[in-house]
Amino acid sequence: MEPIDIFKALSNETRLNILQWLKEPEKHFPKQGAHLPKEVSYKGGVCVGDIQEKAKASQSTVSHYLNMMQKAGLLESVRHGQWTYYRRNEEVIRQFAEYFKTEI
Amino acid sequence: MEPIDIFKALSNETRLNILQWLKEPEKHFPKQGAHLPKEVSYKGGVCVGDIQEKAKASQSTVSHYLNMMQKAGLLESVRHGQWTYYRRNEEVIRQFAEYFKTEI
DNA sequence: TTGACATATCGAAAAAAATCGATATATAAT
DNA sequence: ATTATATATCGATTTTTTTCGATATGTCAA
Repeated sequence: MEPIDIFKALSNETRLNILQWLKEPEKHFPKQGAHLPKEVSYKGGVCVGDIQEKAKASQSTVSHYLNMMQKAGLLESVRHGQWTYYRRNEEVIRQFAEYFKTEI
Repeated sequence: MEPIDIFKALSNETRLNILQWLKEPEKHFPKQGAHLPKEVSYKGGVCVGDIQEKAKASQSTVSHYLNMMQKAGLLESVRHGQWTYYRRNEEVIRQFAEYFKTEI
């Protein structure tokens, strides 16, 4: 866990939004999951296209964002067919919150 | 409290270090306070020159850093004669930790 | 195997941040 | 008043980040 990478990842409004949206995917991506059975969809995260639509940035930008957040440890991804589902890595997020509280 | 500004301020190693140093000023700035009575020195924070020396960056850069961190709410400053003492704003830091834990 | 779609990667341009030396401002000491 | 010291601000350059369109890769369906 590299705190600096996490701070960097979250010092952008869109990326911060994405992380918050993924906290309650059913709420923020209601029409998602046309493609796959439900048990995969939400547990497995939200696909790039749905996130892109909500983020209102280009496909490449959003893909880049998600990759950056994953490298920072905030997200993890599962590939299912042609879709990549991103979801929060709650363990890292919890760790970081703890780090901030105790070390910062 | 603007979370994004706080994330930005801390997405730099030197600035993150400064915030941590100021958590235990006596430990990290042992020879400080040649100029002023002790009751002012530590309670009031650490002066820019001492921080600069430890940060190993130019005077203008460090001044800029401190200003940025203050605008983000992480630090507060007290002027005493020709010196400006910076110290942590524990209230904002605590608030931010709480924000992260509950909202992120 | 071809065509359609989802996502990732590449390369470049634009925007923002980092960083410094020089200078200004404020205070203190002589 | 002059000089010295601490910090802030300015202006410019370099570096990093943002952001996109174009293209590549991988997968599915016909």
